[in-house]
Amino acid sequence: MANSESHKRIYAAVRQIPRGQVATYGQIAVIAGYPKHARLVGYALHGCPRNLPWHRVVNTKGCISLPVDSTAAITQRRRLADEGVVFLGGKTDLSRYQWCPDQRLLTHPDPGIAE
DNA sequence: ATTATGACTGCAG
DNA sequence: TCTGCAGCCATAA
Repeated sequence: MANSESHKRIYAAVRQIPRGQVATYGQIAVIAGYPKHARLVGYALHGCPRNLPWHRVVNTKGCISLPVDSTAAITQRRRLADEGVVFLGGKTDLSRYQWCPDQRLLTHPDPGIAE
């Protein structure tokens, strides 16, 4: 990687995602300080540092951007499932699991809000 | 310096 | 609701 500066910020943003929740590439980009660089996030995550919770990052559709049959995608689904994030039709309900930075101080998002 | 590519996103059909 | 296309910009060659 050439510019670890941007990657560093992106990694830092990803590490802030609470367990059991997910964030979109665009969201991470904004938090990292690069509003229009959603794609850069994906590019950066390509580095896949082991200590990074990259599996909590999905696209705006709520699904994994990686090929369905890829090892990374399978790993991601399993890890999310382990954290309580349910996938329906290959997608997850963003309205329910998407991380809200402003709400990270709240006790906990209502789990049964829209059953 | 220029061109190609991508773990994206939003809008149009 | 779902699929396709253009726009986006850093990184790599």
